[in-house]
Amino acid sequence: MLDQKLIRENPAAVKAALSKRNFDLALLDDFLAADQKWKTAQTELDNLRARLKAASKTKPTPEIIAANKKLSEEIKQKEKDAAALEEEQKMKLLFIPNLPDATTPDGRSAADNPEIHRWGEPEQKDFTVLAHDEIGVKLGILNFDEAAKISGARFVVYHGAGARLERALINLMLDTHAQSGYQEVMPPALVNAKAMTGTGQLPKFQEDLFACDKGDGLYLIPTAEVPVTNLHREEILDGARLPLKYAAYTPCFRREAGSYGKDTRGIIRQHQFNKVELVKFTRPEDSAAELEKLTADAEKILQMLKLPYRAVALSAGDLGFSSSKTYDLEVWFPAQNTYREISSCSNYKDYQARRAGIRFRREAGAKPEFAHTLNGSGLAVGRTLAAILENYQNADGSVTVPEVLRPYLGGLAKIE
RNA sequence: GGAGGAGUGGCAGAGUGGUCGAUUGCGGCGGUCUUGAAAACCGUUGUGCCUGCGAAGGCACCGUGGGUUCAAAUCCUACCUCCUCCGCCA
Repeated sequence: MLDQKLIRENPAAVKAALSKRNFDLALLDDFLAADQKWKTAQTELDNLRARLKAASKTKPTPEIIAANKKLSEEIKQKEKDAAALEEEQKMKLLFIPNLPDATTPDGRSAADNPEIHRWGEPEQKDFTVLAHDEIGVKLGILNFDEAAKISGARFVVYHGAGARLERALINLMLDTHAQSGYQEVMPPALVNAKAMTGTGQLPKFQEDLFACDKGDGLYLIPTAEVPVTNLHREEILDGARLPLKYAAYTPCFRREAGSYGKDTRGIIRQHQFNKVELVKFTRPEDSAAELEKLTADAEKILQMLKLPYRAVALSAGDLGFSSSKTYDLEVWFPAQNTYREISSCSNYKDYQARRAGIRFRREAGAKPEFAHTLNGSGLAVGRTLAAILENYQNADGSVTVPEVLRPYLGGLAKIE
C-alpha cells in the first residue's frame, strides 16, 4: 500500500501519478475523507484516555471511581467508533494501487507497451508449424481429454516425455538461478489471507483465487511470489545481508475469472500451471538496478534454450496493481506468428513491503526502513514447454530437445 | 484427534490487579581508562500512530481477538503458534 502520509501531504502529486493508470481517482478522495474522520476520532479518543490514565494513578476514592467509571464508558464507545473508522480508512487504502515509476512509459493498455529489445531470430520453417497443443496431443505427451474428465477445462495431463520435459525445465531453471546466487526455497502452495494481503492479491482480487471453503482461511497460491515474499513478513532484516535473492518452483492456481474465451486451446492459460519464480528483497536505492538484473536472469533461461523472445516495458495503464515498474518477456510462438508473455518481472518498491511489514536496518541502532521487493517469472514452465514444441518442431512431426535440456532427459535428443 | 506446558523488548529472562513500556543479564551504540585492543566502569538503547517547522508532547502495543474491572502484561474466554507425551498417517 501507499504511504498514507504521502497521500495526505501530497494528494495532488499522488493523483497525478495514479491518473496514469486506469484508476478511479474518486477512490483517492474517498480515502482522504475517511482518513480525516478517523484522525479526528482517534485524537478525541487519545485525549479521553489520557484523562483516565492520569485519574487511575491516584488513590481510588469512591468519588474518583464513580467519575472514572463514566469516563471509561465514554472511552469504550469512542474506541468502537475509532476502530470502525480506522478499518474503513485502511480498507480504502488497500484498494489504492502502486504509483508508476518515473521510468514507466505512459500508455493506456498493452497496445502501448514499448519494445525494449529482441533476442534471437524466429526460424523460417518450410512447413506449417502445428500449434503446441496439436503437436503435443499427436506426440502423446499432452492429454486434454483426460484432464477434462478428472478436473475440467483449462487443465492438462502430461505424459511420458512431456512430463519429463516439464520436470527437466524446472530443474534447469532452478539450477541456473542457484548458480546466479538465488537461494532455492520450496514453500507451501496454500497460504493464509494475511499473506495474500501482504502481496496485494487480497482484498481486491479475491475472485481470481481458489480458496478452501472449509473455514480454514487458506488460499491456493496464484504465484510463488506470495509465499516467498511473505517469508519475511513483519520482519526487520539485517541491511548488511541485502539483497536477499530467492528462487522457488511451485504449482500456481488461478481461476482466470474474466478470461472466458481467451486462450481456450492449449496450455497457455491453465487453472494450474508450474512456474519458477525469482524474488528479491533490496535496499530502496538498489531496486532499480536489481530489476534489470532479475530480468536478465530470467532472459538467460530463454537464451540457454535458444528461444527467440522480446522484452517490453509495461505502460502505466497495463501495470499490475502492486507494481511500480514491469518488464514482460514474450517468447516467439511460430504457430500463432506472435510473441506471448512468458515472464513478468516487476519492481514493487515499498508497496508490498509496507503492506507486509517487511523492513530492514541499515546498521545496528538505525531506524527500520521499508525494503523494496521485486519478483519475476524465471520462467512460466508450461509456456516454455509450449514454446519448445513449436520452435523446435520438425517437418516430420517430431520435436528436437534443446541441447541444454538433454542432460536432464537422459540424453534424449528428440521426441517423436 | 487426545492430554499437558509455554508465548514479554535484538536475545535470554523477571514481573499474578493500580506507582509497569515494563527489574535484570547479554548483545548494540556513546564515553572514561589505554600506544591500541581487551577487561573494568559510566551513560544510552523497542515499534507504530497523532499534534508540531522544530524542540517537544499525547496515545497505543507484553502471541491475536473478545470479556471482567474505576484500573489488565497480570483475571476470564476463544483462537493462533511452539514444545512434550499418546494416537493416526505419507
